[in-house]
Amino acid sequence: MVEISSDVIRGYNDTMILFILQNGPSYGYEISKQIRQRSDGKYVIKETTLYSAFTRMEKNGYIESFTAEPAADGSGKRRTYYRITGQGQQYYREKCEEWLLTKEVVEQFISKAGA
Amino acid sequence: MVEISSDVIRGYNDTMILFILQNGPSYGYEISKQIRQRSDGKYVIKETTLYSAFTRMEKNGYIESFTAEPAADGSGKRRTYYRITGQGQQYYREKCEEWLLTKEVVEQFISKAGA
DNA sequence: GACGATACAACGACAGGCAAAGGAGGTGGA
DNA sequence: TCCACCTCCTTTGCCTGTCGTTGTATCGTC
Repeated sequence: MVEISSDVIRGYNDTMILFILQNGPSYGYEISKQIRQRSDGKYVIKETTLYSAFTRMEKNGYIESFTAEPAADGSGKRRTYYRITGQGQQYYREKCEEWLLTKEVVEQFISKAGA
Repeated sequence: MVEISSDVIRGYNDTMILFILQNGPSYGYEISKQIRQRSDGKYVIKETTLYSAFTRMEKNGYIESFTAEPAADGSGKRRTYYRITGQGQQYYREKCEEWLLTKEVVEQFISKAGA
């Protein structure tokens, strides 16, 4: 079973989180589920990684947090939501460009399976 | 100017080095030049990164080193050459598989420029 | 003999990922 | 009612790969 190494993903966790946040504010647990689903179960972000990414990105101004109380009907729990900022959008775009370049470079050194 | 971040490449420097070594033994300076050329100048590996990768990979059994004295005609200098091992081949193959998987995952979170 | 290119190495700092652990509220079933 | 399990978040401290800095030495050539 091939697993995704943390080294590869390193630096792209932030990008994935920002991607999710482009569909509107969300919170830790939900984001983690979305990453799992969107990657077809191939990648499950660790909780500590996720929350330390929040801290880092908020400090860098890429995201903003706000607290949402439980709904009036009592459903749900108190949560910390995150919203992407303009800087976050910018950063995301840069990471996308960077990814394209990186991919190009790395693939010069990869031989396809079966070759 | 988009630059390749060390975070992205992290863990794939080894792979690139092993790729080069598949064409036969080589040494630091030469490998570094080949990486630069093959990536079309887009990626230049840092010397310290390169040599610490050698140490690590030799310890892990992925490469073997040997010293070559200057040629009899006096051309060239004393160098430490590296040769890929069977384990190194195996490791390289695994990294290639891993790369394909990782690429698939990351691209689920990347929006193409211009979109 | 000065200068740039070649060739290697030790050291320490840094950042991101993660294991381990803890804790509290919510939900559903036996 | 009680228990298990899910939701939701946080702290601490370690590990690993990268890289800035610095140092050393040889080679070619002008």
